[in-house]
Amino acid sequence: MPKSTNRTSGPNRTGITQVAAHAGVSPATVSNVLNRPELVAEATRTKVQEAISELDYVRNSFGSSLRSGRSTSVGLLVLDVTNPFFTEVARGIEEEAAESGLAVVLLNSAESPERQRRNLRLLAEQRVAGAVVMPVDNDLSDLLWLQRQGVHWVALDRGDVPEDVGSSVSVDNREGGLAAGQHLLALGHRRVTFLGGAFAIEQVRLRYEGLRAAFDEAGLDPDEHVELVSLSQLNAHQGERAVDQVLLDGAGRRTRAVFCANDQIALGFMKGLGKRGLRVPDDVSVVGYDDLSVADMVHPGLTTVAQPKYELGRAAMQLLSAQMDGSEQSYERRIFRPRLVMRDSTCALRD
Amino acid sequence: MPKSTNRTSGPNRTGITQVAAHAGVSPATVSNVLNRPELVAEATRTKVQEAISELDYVRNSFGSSLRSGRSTSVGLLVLDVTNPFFTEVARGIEEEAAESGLAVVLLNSAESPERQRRNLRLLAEQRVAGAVVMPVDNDLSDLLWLQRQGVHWVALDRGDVPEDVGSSVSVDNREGGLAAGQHLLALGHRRVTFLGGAFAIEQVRLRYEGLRAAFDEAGLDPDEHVELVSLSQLNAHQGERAVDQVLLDGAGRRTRAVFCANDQIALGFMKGLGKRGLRVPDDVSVVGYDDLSVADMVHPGLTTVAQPKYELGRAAMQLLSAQMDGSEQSYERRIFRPRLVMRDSTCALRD
DNA sequence: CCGAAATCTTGAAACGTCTCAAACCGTTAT
DNA sequence: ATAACGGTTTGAGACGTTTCAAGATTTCGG
Repeated sequence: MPKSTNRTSGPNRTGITQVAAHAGVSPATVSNVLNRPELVAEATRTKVQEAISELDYVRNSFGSSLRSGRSTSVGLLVLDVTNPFFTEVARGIEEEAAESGLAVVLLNSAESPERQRRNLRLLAEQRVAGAVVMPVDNDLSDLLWLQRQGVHWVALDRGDVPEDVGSSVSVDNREGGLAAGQHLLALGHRRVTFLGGAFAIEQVRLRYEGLRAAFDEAGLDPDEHVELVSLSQLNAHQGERAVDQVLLDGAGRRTRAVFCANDQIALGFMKGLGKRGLRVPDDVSVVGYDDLSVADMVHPGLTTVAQPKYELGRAAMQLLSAQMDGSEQSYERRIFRPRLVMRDSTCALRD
Repeated sequence: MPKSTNRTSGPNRTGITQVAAHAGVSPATVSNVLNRPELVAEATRTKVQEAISELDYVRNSFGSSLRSGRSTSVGLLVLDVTNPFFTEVARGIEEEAAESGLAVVLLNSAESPERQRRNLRLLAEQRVAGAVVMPVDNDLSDLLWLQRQGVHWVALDRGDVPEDVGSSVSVDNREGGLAAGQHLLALGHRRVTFLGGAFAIEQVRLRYEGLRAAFDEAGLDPDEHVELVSLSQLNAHQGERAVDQVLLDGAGRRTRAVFCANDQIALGFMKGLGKRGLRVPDDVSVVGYDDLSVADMVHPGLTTVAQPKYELGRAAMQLLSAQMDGSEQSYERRIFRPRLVMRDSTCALRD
């Protein structure tokens, strides 16, 4: 026995028809007032609008979308809702979407290909107008399927989507690594350890390559001056655990500069150093990656490579909108430049 | 001239009807296979299922929801997509929703009542089955409007929703403050500063009250032993700026213990101490609130009051489901208990 | 004051699915 | 042989909106 407040199930919930009756016009006119008010005479328009607010009418998007074929929501498929990097991106997307009156359907693939697949299917069922997705891997077949279903998409944080297949928005990870390397070189460091070599992740590999490139450009052989320490997972805990392994390089020399694959590792590493009584940056310089908001909350402030996260989200949504509006498909690959943010976790090498 | 890949606009996109034709049955049967397979004879069922996969059919949720009156998505209205507290909650909600095959529509009210209002309206238009909302203020009228529109909701992080009006899920902030206070008292501290008195925010006021209650219970007059420092905003920057103001209490004595309204303030405060060469916990003990993941990444590890964020999200979604399924409206108020996590930012008072 | 043009309104047909009562069919009980 | 029955299938509306051709009304030049 449903309570009377639940109007969903009521037999004649107020719809366009009720409004029309109340205003003494036809349903078509009400629809026009809602969608193309300029077609309706001033007098009728206000009459209808009054009826709308009197009856507290709310458009039913199901009927609307079904008939018009236009959806009013877009999907956002992230790898990990919890990751601060993504949330900042999400803010950009949400904001841009809100401006177009679009609702964002949030789905989490939790790094799992099956979940990604299931979620993309859900988006297809929901007939979203488009989707911003951070793919779990290089396999684009699911995305192509989505495309065949008539759903536009933009890949986020993956620079390797062929430009004739789809749009993508990303940040140049190699350049980020380069910037970090150059910074440390400028401070006089000649040996740097890269902490976080999980090269299954494209982004991380590129950061490492950028670091090496910096040494190359400076006329120093990377194989000799860049040490690599691998981590099973890219989190703070692993970063902390690695301290002893990192502190002496292959030749038994004391490590004075570390470039971490992300900020979380860097924080963990700094914590480990702190526990051992070592000081940052005096004993060891540390550079992170991402510029999470906490990078600026800790002491010492973490020098790190910032990604324009918010902009990334906005851009993705803009590309998506363009694709949704335009009758002509035109894909675009937008690559942002990272930016080194200097704080207090790095200093000139002196002994 | 739309490209042929866009099947949305095609005149006869594959629907239930095409599948039916292909399988040599009626549309009604296909619908049954999809929704009540047990009604359909084995042979027919497989025949239909083959047709479905051959044609790569995907259900159109607009048609489905329009006819059945059932929606397959729920709304999630947060105060700030960026806040790590909310993202953890979001994960709980997303996960619970995914298990029921529901999609989560994410909206951000960015602490603005107007945006909350606009977003609730959007949810009503989308005819979501229900919504989890973190209200921006005490004004429930928008939520009541939503209810009248037939959308169920659960309030999150607000314990003050009357139980005959709607369900709510929250954490007992007073108890959290109490726990923090008891912890500091047990360590021998007799004077504590509460940093972050923005009492417009209910949650913060309760934490402060809890702290005072701890002193009261210990037979110490709160007015005399608890100092209050107000902040214009509850972020790290304000926390750092407040250091000098906090360091000496009203009577010119050195402050030895600080309880911060949230972890971000605590981190900023610790940073400020670090810059002045003061050590945590030796010079000042610091307690935070929230147990953000970074609390365990910094050095020293931050002692803080943890909220069961993930559980909070799950519980909210469960209550919502119950409300959506049950024909009988029954509201519930679920209050979780916070938990003090002891790390290394607090220690016994010694001089 | 006429007719045509411009402006406004509307009837009726979709959109894709679900639902329900009715139809169908092969069995079994009478 | 007939009736009744359980198990399957289906025809024919809805659901609430948009759309578009066509109808109704007003405006305006001549």
